[in-house]
Amino acid sequence: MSVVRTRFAPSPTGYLHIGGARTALFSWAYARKHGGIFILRIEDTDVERSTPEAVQAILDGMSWLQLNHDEGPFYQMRRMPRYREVIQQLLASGHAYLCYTTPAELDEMREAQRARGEKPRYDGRWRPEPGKVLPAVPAGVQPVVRFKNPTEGVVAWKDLVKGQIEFANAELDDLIIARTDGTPTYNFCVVVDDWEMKITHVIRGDDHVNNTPRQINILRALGAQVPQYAHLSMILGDDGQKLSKRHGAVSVMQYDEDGYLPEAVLNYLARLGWSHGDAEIFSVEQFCQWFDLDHITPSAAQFNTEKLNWLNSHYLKQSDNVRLAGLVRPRLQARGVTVTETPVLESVIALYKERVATLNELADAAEVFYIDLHPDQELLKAHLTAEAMPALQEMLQELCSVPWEAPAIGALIKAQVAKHGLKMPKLAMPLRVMLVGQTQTPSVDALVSLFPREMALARLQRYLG
RNA sequence: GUCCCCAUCGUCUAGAGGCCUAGGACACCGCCCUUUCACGGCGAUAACACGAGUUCGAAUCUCGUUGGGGACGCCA
Repeated sequence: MSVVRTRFAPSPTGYLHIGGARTALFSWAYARKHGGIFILRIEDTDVERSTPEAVQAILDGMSWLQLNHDEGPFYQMRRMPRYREVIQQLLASGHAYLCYTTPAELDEMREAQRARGEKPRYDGRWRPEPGKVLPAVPAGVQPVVRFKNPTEGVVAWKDLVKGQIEFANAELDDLIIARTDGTPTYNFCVVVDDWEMKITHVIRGDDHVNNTPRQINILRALGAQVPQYAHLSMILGDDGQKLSKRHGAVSVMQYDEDGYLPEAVLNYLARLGWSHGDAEIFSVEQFCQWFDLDHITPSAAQFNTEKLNWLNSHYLKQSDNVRLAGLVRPRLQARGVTVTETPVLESVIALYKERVATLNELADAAEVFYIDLHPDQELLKAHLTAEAMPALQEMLQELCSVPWEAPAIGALIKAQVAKHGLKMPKLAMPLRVMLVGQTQTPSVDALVSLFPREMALARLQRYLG
């Protein structure tokens, strides 16, 4: 058994979207699982639409997810000489031929076919056959090269995800493998590359199912070994619609921006279309050990942000405070918030990471500790009641000398509650509002102790002094 | 239109003929915990698209219907 070699072959015409990321993840994991090689190949033969920015965006996305390749990135544009060589080889062996049909003629042909209710396809007018007289070569027309596809029989393969798939050769027309300017087309480059890069398992989106029989035919014409294919179904948006730019967060880097941890995104993506019994939460290492093609669902999957949120909050809770602080700090800086020595950001995070779903929510929670806070007037009015004022003012005095730690502060608050015959919220709520401008916070003693004493007193004195 | 693919709770899925009066997870609802809101714990509701067959027995196999998706480029 040869070494497993998989590849991820995006075309750099945009960012790495969530579907591409999952394809990359599965290809990568399959190689890891089998101790194989994962190759990154950039399919940039569409000069019009490919951009260096998109290449970078894909690289960035891959590296954020830590989907590291073992070979490449290979750029198809740099392999042009080799493609031309193989095209010549196919021409020489009679597996390909020149076609002088112009784009305008093709349009006309297809339109007529559609009008007749037929499948639009090249009619083979320049295809050489024994005894067939070809049209006269028109002057001034540069030819394309077409692959001479078999006309009879079927092309079949056992798809590792979808099972047996068959296409009648009669359904396939002679596709263009080189344009008038001599540049090779997608289906041809893929074949040459998969062949020469010795790809054993082609794992890709199922929008390529229709290309597969054509590619197999070319592979055969070349005398190349046909790899195994695994076609992954597509990922639908949260609304069940096809993923498109309208859905907003389609770039994986958007998830970074939105405050998701890469391990949460990876875990989520792994479970989208693949399963391992009841396992829901698992590490990348565990995933690589478990991953197989047998448990991939052949049907399309709808993206569910709520489940991603759940996973993200799980990983947030598990994460080290220092790491999280390193991720939250730049987010606060981006908002123009300067994170001071105190309150200690790591401590704020330790308290709040249990309650949020994203890093951005964590930043929201942390922000109020570092800004010049102006609580809402209505909130202040509602909670700084005449009933509570005496107790609050008394408490302010005692806070000047109480040992500065949550249990002592908590005891102090409880004592005041008892002494003044109040209910806990009567004191806790105004404290919350004065300290952070919110009524929903962690336990109030922990909240108070997060601040340096002087800072807490200052925030309280503005309303009690 | 033609070809190809798909079809289990709202969503992601388990399920490879009897283990299924269909399991897990997210979400939703309820209860508990509680110093507010969360977290956490417990519990409930909720699905095999439809119709024929094969079989002692079908969510699982076959065929058909319906519905959805994809492909039909000198794009990838």
